[in-house]
Parts: sequence; structure tokens; C-alpha cells
Amino acid sequence: MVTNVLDELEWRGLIAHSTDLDALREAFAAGPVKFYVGFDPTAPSLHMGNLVQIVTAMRLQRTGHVPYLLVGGSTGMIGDPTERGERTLNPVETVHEWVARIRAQIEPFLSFEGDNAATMVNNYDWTVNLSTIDFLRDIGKHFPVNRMLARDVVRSRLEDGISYTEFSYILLQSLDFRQLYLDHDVTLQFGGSDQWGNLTGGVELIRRAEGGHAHAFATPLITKADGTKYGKTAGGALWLDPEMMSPYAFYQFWLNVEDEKVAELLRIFTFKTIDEVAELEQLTSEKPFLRAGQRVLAEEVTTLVHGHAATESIKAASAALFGGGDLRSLDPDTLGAAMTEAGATEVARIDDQIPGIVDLLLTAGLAESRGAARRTIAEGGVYLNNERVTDPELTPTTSDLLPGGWLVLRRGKKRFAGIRVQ
RNA sequence: GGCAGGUUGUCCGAGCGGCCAAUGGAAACGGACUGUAAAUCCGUCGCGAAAGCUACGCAGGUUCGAAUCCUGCACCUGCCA
Repeated sequence: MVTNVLDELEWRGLIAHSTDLDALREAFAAGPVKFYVGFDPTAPSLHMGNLVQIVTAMRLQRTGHVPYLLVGGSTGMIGDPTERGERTLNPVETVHEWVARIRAQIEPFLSFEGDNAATMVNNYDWTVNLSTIDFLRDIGKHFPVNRMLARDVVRSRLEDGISYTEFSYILLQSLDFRQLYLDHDVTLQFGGSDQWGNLTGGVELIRRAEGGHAHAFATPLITKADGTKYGKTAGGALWLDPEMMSPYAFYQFWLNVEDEKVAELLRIFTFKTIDEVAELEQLTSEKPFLRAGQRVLAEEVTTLVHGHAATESIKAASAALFGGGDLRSLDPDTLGAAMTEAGATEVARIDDQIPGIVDLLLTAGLAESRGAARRTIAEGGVYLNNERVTDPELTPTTSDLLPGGWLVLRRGKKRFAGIRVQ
């Protein structure tokens, strides 16, 4: 490795904030750096925002540095303050369950073997027996409340209220960094830009309490082209868990990314080189209709998260559904596989009759209520086997069935669902 | 503990006895244009085929009639102790 990994991180736009970059560059050049990144179990699955951290950890590990992956069994019980307001504490059993799930989710991304094997740690281990007195003497003493109050998140919460619990969160995360520094010589922590205060809290604690020198950087918040957050569309966050978001939906998300964001997302989420990204960027601006950047992005990120085989069947399914060809000409296997990817539901005939279109939309999950289904039909947004439905009383007949007994429902331009009639 | 103010649909936010399923904005959804993009324009946006039903923190009450008035409770904010 001729170039410093920090140069790559900078090129990829992964450094939104940082402590002394020159010092960090020297540290990287001097030899393997032990670094840590933490994930709090605030949900049963990680999401797109966490993926930034995972991929960044992979980049560092691939250049010889040593990852410590922390799943926050104790921080997850406290809750990082958010601008939206006080969190509801999750039951202890729930937190434990989520810790296990998230650990398992992270493991496949990193290597736990070799010279720079990754290590999984849980801050529950060193906080469970920590006494309040020790905590206040050893940790609390190093945190000036006036500085804590000045933090953006805290300031935004002073009006509406913030509990002492959430206010104290930064101490716990800083304590983690100190612990890993003491136990394992970990000298770098990174995280999302919303974590910046917590990151520097740890750096400062190490300096004040231990006289040590540590580094931190924050990755940028990923936003849509208009500056709003990703993940608020269609069903919430972009989950990595296939149970919570189907790999097909995951792939479709990346495929539909705005042109303006393709290059940025390729740099952040893929391992494409500077030349490859430049080429895709140019292709996107010259022949945007090819969606070349989006295709590579969707393929690579989906493969990373869900594997090669899943990605291949999703691509085949997408081609079948969006290819514009006649659905009847597809062979039953291809169609069946495509419908399974997009979301399939079985339905039984009643008195030898297939249920009406409104009921089918409802059972397929393409409409929230019968009224909404009717409304969407009236708006011209419902298609059966790629033909627009105009009559809400329409009842498909046997002659509408595609090979394999399928009915292909579509709502809007891109939401497909398969109905298999028994 | 006292006083004052607040709690409205996914979110923000009007309404302050009937004309309120509730103004407006955002989000979301559908259509047109295009490229499964963005922007723009148009439309929709509690449940129900309809009658009607359920909704304005919770529980009661006044009234022919309440989101709007009264009582109690819960929670939030501010001021005082």
C-alpha cells in the first residue's frame, strides 16, 4: 500500500469532522492502528447509516489496521439523546436480544482471523460492575457540565426537556473509548457525524485521565439530493436484515438513487476505485438513461449485504418485471422467481371465483384499505399483468392467469406483487 | 406544593358550541413528462359500496347538538415555593 488509507477516506468523502488529520495520517503510516466503532442496539437490525461505518471498518482492516467492533449492551440501555426528544427505554431482555442479532449481523463483513483479526466487544462487560462512586470520581470529574450543555443536541433539548440519563450518555461512550485504549491500545474511534460530540468526548477523556493521545473522525450524514434524510421514504429505514427489508426492495432502493448522488454513494458504499467511479460518473452524466452508476451501486451493495446468489436472482427478477416485455412470454420458473423476489402471496378461489381486484390489492399489501385501493384504481395507478385496471369491480378470470398460475399486480410505476391463485 | 399555559389527523399547525372528518403547510401516494432519476405540473390523502361508523390526551358531565363549555385524572412547559 503506497498511499495512506487516510487519503482514500478523504477521497471517498468519509471524513466530515476529525481531530488532527496529520497526526492520524502519521499514525496510519507508522503501523497497524487499532480502531473501534460502536453500534447501539436501538433496533433489531442495522441500517444504511450503520453500513457506512461497517464499510469504513472494512477499508481500514483491508489496509492492515485492526478493528474492534463494539455492540453497546450498556449504552443501548441508556440511549443517545436525539433532537426528536426523549427515548423510551427498551426492556433489558429486548436490548440483550438486539445485541445478539446485531453482533451476528456485523460478523460476516469483517475478518476475525489473521494478523489484524477483528475483535467483538460489548461495553456491558466493563460497565455492569462499575460503581456509581467510581464512575463519578474517575469519569464524571473530567466532564465540565458547561461544555456538555453547549453541545447541539443537548441545547436543542433544553427547551423540551432532557433526562439526566440521556444527558449522561456521552460519559458512557467516552468511557468505552478509554477502556479500549487501556485494555487494547485502541487509539482511533469513528462514527456518524451525529456522534461527533461523543467521539471527541472519548479523545478528551483519554487525554485528561490518562495523558494519552487518541484520534477520531466522523463520517458525513448521507442525505438525498435535496438535503433531506434517506430512509424516510416507503416504509422507513433501509434495513440490512432481509426479514425487515427484502433484498429485492434493498436492491431497488439503490437502483433508484438520484443521478446527483450516484458518484457520492459509489465512493462511500462500494470498493470501486477512483478511476472506476470517475468512469461511471461520466457515463451517468452523458447517458443517464443507462443508469450505469445505479446498476453498479445496487449490484455491489446488495452483493455485499445479501450475497452474490441473492443479487443475481434479484437482477433477473428486475429484468423480467421492468424489461417491458410480455409477461406471458416468460417461462414459469423465471416468472415465479421474479414474483418471489418482489413479494408473492397465495390466494384461494372461493366458489371457483378468483377474488376481485380490490381484495387482491389488499392481500398483496399494495393498498392500505379497500377505499384506498379503489381510489388508486380511479387514479389509474393499478395494473394487472401490466395492463391498467379501470374498473374497481374487476374480477380476474382463469384466462388472466400467467404461466404458473400467477397474476402480476402493480401499483404505480414500480411496486410489484405476485398473486398465485390456487 | 401553588399559579399560568399546553395536549388536534404521519409530522408541524389552525379551529374555541352547530356551516368540522376538522383551514393551511410538510411528508406520503397516484397521474403526466422522462430514464424504475431529479425538477415541474395535475390529482388523492380516517374506515365503509352506501347508510353510517370511529376520531381532536383519558374518563365522566352540561346541551337538541361539543375538538370547542364544566369536573376529575394523566403527561408536558414556564413562573413561584
